[in-house]
Amino acid sequence: MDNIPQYRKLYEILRKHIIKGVYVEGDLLPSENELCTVHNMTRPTVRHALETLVKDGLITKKQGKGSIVRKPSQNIGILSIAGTASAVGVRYLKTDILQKPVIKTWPDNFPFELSELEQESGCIYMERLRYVDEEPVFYDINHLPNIYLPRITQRSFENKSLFEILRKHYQIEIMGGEQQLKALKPTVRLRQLLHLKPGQPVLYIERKLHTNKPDFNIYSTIYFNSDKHAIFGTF
Amino acid sequence: MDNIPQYRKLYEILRKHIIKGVYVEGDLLPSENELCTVHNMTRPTVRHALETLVKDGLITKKQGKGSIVRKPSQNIGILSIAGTASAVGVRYLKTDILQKPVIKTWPDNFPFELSELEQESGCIYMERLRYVDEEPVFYDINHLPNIYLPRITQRSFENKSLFEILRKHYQIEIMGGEQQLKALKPTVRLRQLLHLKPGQPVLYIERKLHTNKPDFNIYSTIYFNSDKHAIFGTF
DNA sequence: AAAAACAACTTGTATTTACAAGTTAAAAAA
DNA sequence: TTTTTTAACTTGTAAATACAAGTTGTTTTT
Repeated sequence: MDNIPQYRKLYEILRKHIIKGVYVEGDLLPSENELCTVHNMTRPTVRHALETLVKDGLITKKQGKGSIVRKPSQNIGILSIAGTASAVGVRYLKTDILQKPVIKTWPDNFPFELSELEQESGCIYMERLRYVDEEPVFYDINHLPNIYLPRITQRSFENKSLFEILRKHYQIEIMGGEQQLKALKPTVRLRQLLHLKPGQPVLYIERKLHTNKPDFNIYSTIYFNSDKHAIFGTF
Repeated sequence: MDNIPQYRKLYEILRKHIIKGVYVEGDLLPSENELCTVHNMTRPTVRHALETLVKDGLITKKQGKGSIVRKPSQNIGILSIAGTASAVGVRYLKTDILQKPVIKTWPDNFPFELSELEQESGCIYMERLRYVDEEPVFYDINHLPNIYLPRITQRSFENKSLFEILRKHYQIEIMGGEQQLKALKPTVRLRQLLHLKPGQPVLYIERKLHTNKPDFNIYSTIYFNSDKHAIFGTF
């Protein structure tokens, strides 16, 4: 029917249930065999879905016991694959678009290597400022190759997740990525944007996100105010 | 024979080969079917091993192509599971023990919840300063529960990986973990220890590492000089 | 010579089956 | 009543098999 593998469907279902609170911290998910019968799949398939949830840090597994739902992170889990907005959980997250998507040439000294296709397609550039509980927390600069994305510069991004727009309108899924983290002394502009206190440093993240489309990677530079929040990750 | 699962053995073999340079960046690993015949396992087992290598960021896979060995990170991959020393790769890494392992009570305001067994066992405390290319880069504070570890306070840790000692002498394996990251303004002591330039912030990492022994977690607080290096991670 | 088709690889997904090992609660024995 | 044993769960590891789908180089056709 669909093109989406079965294990991925089950993953999406369970993920939604956990985030929406159908299960709460400490709850056991239905056993693997139950999930098999309910969703009409075999155990390896179910286990594949559960492994993905473990990788996301949404559950832990214990032999003999079951799959235990973890407490939603108090922090901001942008180390996980899901991307920024969806990983924050229930906390209120507002987004300001500082620079609407525009088509540019790739900057000189771009910190990542680009494929030929990416290089010759030019890039789409945008800047966002994201708030948690009305306080600015993320400032991010995004570069994406100008392929597969008709009319994206006309779209409204206000308070919408970039990743959700890519998925819904362009069938682009994030499959993984790599990143570097540093602590930096902020520039004057960053201090203003993120409402940084005097002397407060900024957490700098440089990410490359791989997608299901070959030669389509998302490059993000993130400046993070770690005064009240932290970056969280499991491994 | 052993207690170690087959997929883990293959993982260790391939991991060693990649780190030692048997394969270099861009090389293809033997195909899954080849690995099957060579190591006398079935494909699901081989694939399990390869998945673990992907999770570590040592290889990427491409359908129709094969398993591609990634370039050893120029940075310091302590986001990966392998622990600090083994993830740095070939770069020279020296370790100073600032505080030899001693038995203490758990500190008040310990940032993690402890199980009863951990709580009542007391903790082993140690501090290290680690150098890359003769420059101090990590300062880390470690707390481990005082179980399974006979005579550990008598051991020499100079230039040895804590994780290797735990594995070789106590059969303790790191199975995963969680962590938080922040950018902090360093204290005077940190500035001295890490040779921080004026105004240079420090990357702060708080980690809980799960092991194969129940109720045995390693708690580390790391201060990282991100002036010349960065923390690297895949997901 | 260039383009299209094909064959021989590769990894991705999925089923079925089996047993090992850890957990828990009920049943049996002391 | 307390302790021990057992049975019925749970997840972990592993084999054998099948087909789908992406990649690559060769062969065939145009």
